[in-house]
Amino acid sequence: MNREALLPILFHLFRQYGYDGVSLSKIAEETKLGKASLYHHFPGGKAEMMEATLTYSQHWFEENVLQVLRSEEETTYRLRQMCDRLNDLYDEGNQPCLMATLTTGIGQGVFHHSVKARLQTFISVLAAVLEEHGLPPQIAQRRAEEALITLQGALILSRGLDDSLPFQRAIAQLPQKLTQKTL
Amino acid sequence: MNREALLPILFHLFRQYGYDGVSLSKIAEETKLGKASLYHHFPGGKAEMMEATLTYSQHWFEENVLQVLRSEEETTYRLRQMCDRLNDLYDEGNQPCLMATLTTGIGQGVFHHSVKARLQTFISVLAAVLEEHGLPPQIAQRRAEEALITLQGALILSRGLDDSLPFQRAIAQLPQKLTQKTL
DNA sequence: GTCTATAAAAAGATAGAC
DNA sequence: GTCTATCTTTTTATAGAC
Repeated sequence: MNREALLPILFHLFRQYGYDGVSLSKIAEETKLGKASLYHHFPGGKAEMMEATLTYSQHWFEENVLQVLRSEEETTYRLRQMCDRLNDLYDEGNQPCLMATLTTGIGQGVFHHSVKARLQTFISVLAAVLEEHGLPPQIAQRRAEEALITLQGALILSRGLDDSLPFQRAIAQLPQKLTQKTL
Repeated sequence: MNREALLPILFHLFRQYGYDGVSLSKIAEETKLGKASLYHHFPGGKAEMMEATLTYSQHWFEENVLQVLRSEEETTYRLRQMCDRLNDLYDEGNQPCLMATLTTGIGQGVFHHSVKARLQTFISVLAAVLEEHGLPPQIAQRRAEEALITLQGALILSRGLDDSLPFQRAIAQLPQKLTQKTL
């Protein structure tokens, strides 16, 4: 077992239960490792596990969502691709967003900077695509923000209602909502 | 000091840090009571404190948000009133939603039923107002869901970006978005 | 109703053998 | 690289005095 193989498990636990909701015992149980083994891979303990998980999640996001948005394809195609990747990331609305999870709890203060940077990057890259599509810069920025609001809100609602349909509807409508001419 | 006076403090702590993120030491510190005193008011410990907080929050929501939605005023007036109350509840986007906080962490399983019921009630009461306003039942239901998505998402984004403007924009647009004729 | 003191359990972390 | 065992700290919870 190596650090790389642990990250998907940590990612799953942290986004599901939050930083405070995950104990080392739970991680040990889930990874089938002893606590001491976990400290071998992450000498900094839980905080380092969370840091590593953030980096892991960021890489995935960069290489999947942001990369397609920055590609040379048609703008509408890129937006649909983005939605497909987000649909994977959130398992069709059945898995929460790590960024949203980290806006609450103790980790809030510690990891806030990473969360803020990630959100800002996403908005700005998405807005660039919308500009390229022909929207005025200010509108593009607002639309990008509204897209994040819709994604995050739909995830919360789907989770709260224990029903993935709200998220599925939201993401299905997203490409059209982003590019429509009327406000 | 009595139970009633403790509830606003508990409410503040729980929605800010989540169930797992709040320790009895923190509560003791914030309320300026000893731990033993807390157990005098809440023999069931932290779980009972959370239960009481949920009830407290529910009462506030019933007597403020739901009551104006069920009033005899004009539909558009009721919707604007709702937004005013929600603006108070979330302190213009500076305070998170307890329901959203409870969709994560350990308390997730325990308090999920309350959260689900609250969301469903809100959607259904709001949809009734939109029907009364003249929207077809199915559209009204979807619009109500979209309103919750927008509210929750805007709160997450405002918190993540550490900027209350996204929430303020979202809630300002909400009455119009809910009642507009075009999809 | 609040306190001090204390107990019991869990979480976080480390030492050292294999 | 993983384990058992142990330790420290924190958290939850209770007993009993005032």
